[in-house]
Amino acid sequence: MKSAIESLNRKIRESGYRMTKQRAVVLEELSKTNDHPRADEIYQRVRRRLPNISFGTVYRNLKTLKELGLVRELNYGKKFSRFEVNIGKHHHFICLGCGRVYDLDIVPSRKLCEEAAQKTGFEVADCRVEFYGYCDAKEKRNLSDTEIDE
Amino acid sequence: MKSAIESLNRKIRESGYRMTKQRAVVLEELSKTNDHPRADEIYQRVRRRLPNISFGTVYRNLKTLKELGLVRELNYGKKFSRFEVNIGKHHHFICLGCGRVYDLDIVPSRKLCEEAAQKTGFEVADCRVEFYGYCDAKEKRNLSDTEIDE
DNA sequence: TTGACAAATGATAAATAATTTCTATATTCT
DNA sequence: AGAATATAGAAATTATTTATCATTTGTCAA
Repeated sequence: MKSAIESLNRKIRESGYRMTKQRAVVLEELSKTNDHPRADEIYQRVRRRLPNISFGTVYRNLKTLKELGLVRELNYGKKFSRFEVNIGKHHHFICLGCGRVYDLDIVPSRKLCEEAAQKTGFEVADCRVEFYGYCDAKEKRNLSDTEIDE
Repeated sequence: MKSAIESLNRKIRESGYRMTKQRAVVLEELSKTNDHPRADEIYQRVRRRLPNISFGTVYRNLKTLKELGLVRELNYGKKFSRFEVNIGKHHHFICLGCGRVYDLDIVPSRKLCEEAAQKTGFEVADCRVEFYGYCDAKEKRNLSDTEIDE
């Protein structure tokens, strides 16, 4: 696992960036969860370890990590973004009740993309499948989480 | 076609709303296109027929029509909403180059939803499939259209 | 048709709130 | 150590969306 961090460090440095405590912790916190936190949730978590980190730093690092392809930004509704470490193609289940986002390792059929390409005549680069429903989590997240459009 | 408008009128009145020129034109403009305009685009189009209509009225009516289930609001990215008349289940192709949204009459396999329900153990109410790629439209829409996240 | 009341409009101002920017100071890496 | 990059803290931004309110319009009953 050490080599993973090493190669990560190398990648960051090669891009002209530096590996700071703040950047590392943002990435670590995002790596150890699969609950697709918002920027403010990431800020709260990182703050437990780096009490003086500022919101701007979290945003800046999320942006940087996104540029490096290490982090993905997800938008469900237009109020805020959610973030996840980039772990390749997968899809999501979004709870209409509490706003939680879950990973699914379902692989969408190639057929579907081909069908879309045929029908449109356009080049289809990507296909996202999102399932909506209600999860069984007991505690609701805070209100702003529930503001899923439609 | 007259009966369709009649039944629409009835539906609106039964809900305690009134059918105004402004409301009718907003719905008409949205009905005669399938290009998923933003609120400001709808405003521009409606203004060609009702030069004195205000932005607030367009927003108010989009909201009302959404409540009545006649209009759907779509969010790709968090900057603005797009609107379409509610014509039942269908999916979308989103151009990563110009931001245009196209309708697709592809029906996602029931299997996929069942698979998602099985994997999550949750009730899956809806499934949205979005295809991303590049369309062949010559003229680009204005810049704000291109701000598709990711 | 008319009148009355509630709902909708126009014009403008205000809110919303996530994200970005600013700047002096601190940290990283060679 | 030195140059470049990053940070903290706070303020600014951005543009969509909502609220306000006096005036107008739609609906319905008489």
